[in-house]
This record gives sequence, structure tokens and C-alpha cells, in this order.
Amino acid sequence: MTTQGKFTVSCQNCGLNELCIPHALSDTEINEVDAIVKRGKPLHRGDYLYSAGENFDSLYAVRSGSLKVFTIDDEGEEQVIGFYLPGEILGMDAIHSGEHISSARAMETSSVCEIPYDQIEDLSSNIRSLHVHMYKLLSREIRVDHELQMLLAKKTAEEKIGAFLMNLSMRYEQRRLSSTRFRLPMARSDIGNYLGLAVETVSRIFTRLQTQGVLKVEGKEVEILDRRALCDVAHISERHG
Amino acid sequence: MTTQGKFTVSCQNCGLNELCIPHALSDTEINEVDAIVKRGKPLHRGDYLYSAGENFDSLYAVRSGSLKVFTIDDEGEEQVIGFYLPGEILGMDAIHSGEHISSARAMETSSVCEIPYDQIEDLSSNIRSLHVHMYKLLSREIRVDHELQMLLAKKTAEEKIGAFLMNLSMRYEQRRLSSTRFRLPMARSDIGNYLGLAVETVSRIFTRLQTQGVLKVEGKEVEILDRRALCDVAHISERHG
DNA sequence: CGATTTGTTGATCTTACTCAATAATCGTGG
DNA sequence: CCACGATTATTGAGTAAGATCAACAAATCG
Repeated sequence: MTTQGKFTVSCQNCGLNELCIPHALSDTEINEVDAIVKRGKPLHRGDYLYSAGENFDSLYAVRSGSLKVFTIDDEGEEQVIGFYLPGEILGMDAIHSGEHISSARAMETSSVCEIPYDQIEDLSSNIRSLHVHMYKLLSREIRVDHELQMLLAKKTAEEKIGAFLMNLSMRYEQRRLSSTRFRLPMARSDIGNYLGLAVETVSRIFTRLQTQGVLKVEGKEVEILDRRALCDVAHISERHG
Repeated sequence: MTTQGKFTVSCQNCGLNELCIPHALSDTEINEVDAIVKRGKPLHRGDYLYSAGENFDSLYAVRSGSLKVFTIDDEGEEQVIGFYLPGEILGMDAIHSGEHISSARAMETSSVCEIPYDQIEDLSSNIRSLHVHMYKLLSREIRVDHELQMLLAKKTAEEKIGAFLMNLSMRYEQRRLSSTRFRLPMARSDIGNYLGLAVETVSRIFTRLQTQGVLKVEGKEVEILDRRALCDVAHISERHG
């Protein structure tokens, strides 16, 4: 196991960057964190990373690909809770009960790093900056969820889709990927489910935004042609990331 | 400053119970936590506990009354994010940035305990069980938010209101208050805002559920007459807490 | 390459929103 | 304590947005 240099290389787009780098751990501390991470768990489209009801052992950082997190409601219907992109961390909702309440599936070929939770607890007892950072990580998830709540409480379907696309755009931008051209890893039905809209409505709004020259949509490929207009549709201000 | 006995008395219905008791801290440790808590910050209806943009210094545990947390969106519209009842903890979304992104206002005469965050950080460096417990507390907020997302993605207004009422009912039950008769501390407009419904719709659904004999509604007083039926309306299974 | 899943488009119907009027409740000061 | 205005809640009528149903097109996969 090695130093910060190799660490950043080995997990460049991975949530571990967030877990470690921003808090300026010492090389020794980086190594300690590095040592507990299991690299490169590969997943194929449709594979479960974990399922509701299973014991919670680890957090996962997405390295590549993307996953959806969902629960099954009392009618047996899937309810999508969120989509996770490279660099984002899954599983934090399970810490409280020690049991997964949601399931996570890969939406495409993906790879994740596994971070055993008991070892995070141990390590963060000793490294103060790590447990302070863990608080921030958890807090950010809460914040992200609150932003999503605002999105879901939005009135029209157009607003929801607009805000959803802007949200994805900003997340890709943070990951140093194009914020104007990207691939939607999820099915239309997942988007609809997530936003509380019928699939047909999602499809129609995409078509409409394309007709208006706001977007270019080709299957799962999306290009934001007029960012300003998309913000207007979403009723959000241009600078929001 | 005293021992667990006094502690539980001084803050019986307060979030500090959650902060301390469940993890079986030693008396000495309880005292340490006890010492950093500022008791009884009183609030009148409409008072702000904190506002978006302010520096984040403390978490707050509701002792009595109730508060709403909300943001102002880019059109200047209030967007309600959540309602906080006695025993619940506010402010966790601000840890990440060190700045409040939402505002909190008392919906009625309320009192809260203030828990300075830097002292939590200090203390949880030394008391392992405290930082483990903080993870759980933050994780639970994430989980609660995910449950809310599911509620908001529900299709019909009736489902949303039904699930909302069941959610309140269960929260009151956890606080050893009646789960079938309680007072809605928030205005109809807040409920509508929170659930993404027009005020009129909220009102109509209440009336309809009353006509169907599911509820008895008298202004802000609500009685759940048929819990089973309300679960059906909400499309949730009877045991869900 | 055919079968199956996923996405688009159209027509119709339902739900919840909007606008408007009225009723009840709350808070304040006489 | 009651009267006042102001806010909050209810109810009704008309409308618009999105759901549903249904057919078809495109993409994906073995």
C-alpha cells in the first residue's frame, strides 16, 4: 500500500477522493484508509450491489458506471430513490439500523469500491479529521436529499424534468465530465418512477423540449442546447451548483 | 451537573434522549454531553431558529412545540422541507457546508435545546460510542428523507395525505403521544406546500376522508377513526413503524 | 435475425389546479 | 370579554395537466 500519489491514481473518479483528499490527511493516514478499501467490485447491468433486508457491512463508492437505489413498496412496486454516479457513495441510509432498507442495482456495467463500515468506525476513532469528514459526508447526503425533495414537490412535469436534467448536468460537471452532453444511464421508466410521472409524460416532455430547441435527445444521449432556457423551465437560477 | 437520572428528567421528550441514552454512555460521559447542551431556548410562533445563509454553529433538539424547515426557491416561494416534532433534531443538513441552507421557524410556542456542533466534534473524538451514535443519527435522517421521497413520488393526492397522516401518527406514537388523536401544528398551506398539492386539494381530501369515516377533522385537531382504512388510502401496510 | 423490452405518439378521461366566494379561526386592541 | 380585521380553511365551478389505454417504432439481446 502506498501514498497519496498512488491513491489518487488508483481511485481517481471514485468517492474515495471525497472520503480522503479534501481533508488533507497525512500520508500515513491516507495509507490507513487506503488499506481498508476493497477495490474494484465489478457489476454487470442488473446486478444487485445489495438488497433490502440484507445486513449492512459496507459503504460503497462508485468508481465507474452508475447504480440505482430503490425500495419495493407494499404493493410490490419498485420505487426509485436515487441514481448514483461515479464518485458518489451509497449505503449511508443503512448505518442506523444495520440493515439495508433499500436495494442497489447497476444500471450498466459498473465498478465500485467497498469500504467496510466497522473499519471506518475504528479508523475514525483514531483519526479525528476522518470522523469530522464522515459527518460532512453524511450531512451532504441529507442536503442532497432535501434538494431532491424540493424537486419532487415542484408542480409541473416540465419543471421536474428540467430540474432533474440540470441536477445531472451539475453532477457530471463536478466529476469533470461534460455538463452539456451526457448519456442518461437510466431507463425512461426509472426517470418517471423517480419523479412521480408516467413514462409517457417523460417521453413527451423530452420531445417538447427538443422541439423548443432546449435539448437534443437521441435515445439515452442528451445534449443541453440552451442551458438558460432549461433553467427557466426548471425554475432555477442559472448558477446553482 | 448531574447523572443520567436528572438528565432524563430535564430533557424527557427531547432529542437528547436519542443523542445519549440509547448508547448506554457511562454516567461520566452523560455528564460530559450534558455539560455542552444549552437548555430551553424558547420560541414563539413565527420565530426563526435559524435562517438560510447564517453560519452553522449548533444542532437543535426540539423539546416542545414544533418547527418547520424550509427554503426559499429562486422565485421567492417558500418550499417546506420538513416538520420537526419534540425529540427530533434539526440542522444536520448544514454540517457539510458550515452554513445553513434552509431556515427553521416555530409553528407554535416551542422550546429547543442547543448543542454546539464544535463541542460535539470534540466530545465525539474522545467518546467512541458518541461518534458511532452520531453516524446513526445522521444516517437515520437520510433514511427518513428517503421515506419522504417515496411519499412525495406517490401518485394521488389521497395517497400523499394518507401517508403523511400515518407518518405523523407513527411519530407521535414513538413520542408516547396518542397515535390516533393529535393536533396538526402546521397550516393547510404548509401541508400542501410540503406534499406538492394545492391548499384546496388538501382541504377537500380531509373532507372526503371525513365523509368516508376514516378521519374526524376539526380544524387542526385530527382523529384517526379507521387506521386500517387510512393505511389502505396511503397504500402502506398496517405495520410500518 | 427474430423476440422482447424500451420508447414514442395519439386519443380520451380523470385528477387536481385555478379562480372565486364564503365561512371559520386567530390575534389584537378597545 | 367581545368586536374587529386579517389570516386561514372550506366549498363550488370550470379548466388544464397529466394518467391511462392503445398502437406503433426503435433499440437491445440472446
